[in-house]
Amino acid sequence: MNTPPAVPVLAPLAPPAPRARLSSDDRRRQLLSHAIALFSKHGFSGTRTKDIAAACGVSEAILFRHFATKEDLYHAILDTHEAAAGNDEWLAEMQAMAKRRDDLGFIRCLLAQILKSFREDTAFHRLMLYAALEGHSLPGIFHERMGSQMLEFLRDYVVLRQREGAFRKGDPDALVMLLASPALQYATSKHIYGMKTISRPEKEIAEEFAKLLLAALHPNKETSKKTSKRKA
Amino acid sequence: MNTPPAVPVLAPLAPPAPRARLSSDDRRRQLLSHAIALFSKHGFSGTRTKDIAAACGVSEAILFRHFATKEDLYHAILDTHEAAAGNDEWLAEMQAMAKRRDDLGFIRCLLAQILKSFREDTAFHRLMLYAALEGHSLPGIFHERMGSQMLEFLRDYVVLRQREGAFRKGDPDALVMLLASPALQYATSKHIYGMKTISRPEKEIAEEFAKLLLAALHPNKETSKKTSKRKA
DNA sequence: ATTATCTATAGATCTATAGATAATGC
DNA sequence: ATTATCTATAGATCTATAGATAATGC
Repeated sequence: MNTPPAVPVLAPLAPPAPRARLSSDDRRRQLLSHAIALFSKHGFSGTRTKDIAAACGVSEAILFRHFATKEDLYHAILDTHEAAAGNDEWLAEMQAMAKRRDDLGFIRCLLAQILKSFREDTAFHRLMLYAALEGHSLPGIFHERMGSQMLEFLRDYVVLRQREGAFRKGDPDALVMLLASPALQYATSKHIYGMKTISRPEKEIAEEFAKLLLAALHPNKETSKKTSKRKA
Repeated sequence: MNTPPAVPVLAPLAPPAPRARLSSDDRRRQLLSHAIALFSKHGFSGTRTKDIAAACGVSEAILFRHFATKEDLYHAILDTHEAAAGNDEWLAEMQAMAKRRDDLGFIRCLLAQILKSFREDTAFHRLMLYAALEGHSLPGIFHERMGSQMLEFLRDYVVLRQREGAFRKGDPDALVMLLASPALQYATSKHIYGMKTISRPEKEIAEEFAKLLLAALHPNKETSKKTSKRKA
């Protein structure tokens, strides 16, 4: 039996990565990144600053050097996080579908984007849900920033297609919610709550939803006998 | 401007009430009741045992006399809380609709129940969402207890109506999710996240959804020209 | 006599800061 | 020289308990 040095003076073998001095910006980014991961898992009050620092391999003092308070860190996440990853691309695709009046393609594209977003950016959506429940302002701003843009776009298309007689009459906001809700519900159950939902692959589910939604929106010949008393 | 007592408290909610020695059972009930309110507002880790005790006007020691740990209190909420308020009544109504093959009535009844549940038992649903996010077992058990019963019932009706040719073919689980999701999404946005959603009254929204969903489910004459290759 | 309740406090944990230290850039 | 980092710790807060006190039931 030998005696291993309890305190290595200059450890040639560094098991717990001894030094990794990052630039201020890089460290800040790293802190934000791990903070997002932890806040999304445990919520604001369920996350300890100690754990965030530990995830980055630094002391808490470092964290508080970059963010004066835990709240500041939380708000910084909002300002930083761009959930709009590949959003422009998607919006362009949607606009192309709209221009061709390809309703099925339009719906498919919408559903695919929702599912993709929850699948690939689960942490972000968990963060939003926590923030909404905890009453923080993130989801409000999120919806103003990128959500309302998308909602407005959807609404405009629905109104357009209603005017053209291709979509059933009714509150456009209700139609928009109908379009988005099955995918949102499915994605939330599966990716956020980790429920064992429908076992079939996402693509098939989306396709089912798309066909059903199209049927819901297309004016049915028989049920349109009574012109509703809606005001112009 | 808060205090929505989802479960009626026995004590007349008197903050500066000097003495109010309750029986063990009554105090326990009161603690559970206020705990539900607070956990539903702030989540498990966002709620302090001190605040629960204070809401009941007693010291923390009393709380820990009734529940050994904070976790125990949280689990006790699960065992206690019956979200099935007026659930049997509703199920009976649904079965009556089913017997008459009143699809529109069936859907209306479903949507009304979902909206009512979120409107009247907001705290419970917030609790479920928090628990799901925080990874506690409550929502799992909840779904096993009353959720799956309802889901099974819905699924059975969908399958039945598909066999009768009244509902479009396709994955029954997808149809069930389609039926429930707009109301769930709407109710969650409005009652849980407090968003300013569609401004019109709930009843009108529900009616819009019902009509649209019925259209989605009824097999369309024109689009059913190609018999799908689904196995029997 | 029983028991619901309180006061007081232990022990752990959590956010945040002060002051020292060591790696980097010039 | 600058600054990213650490150690150590203050001060607050939070869960939980011990022991004393007072209201109730018999």
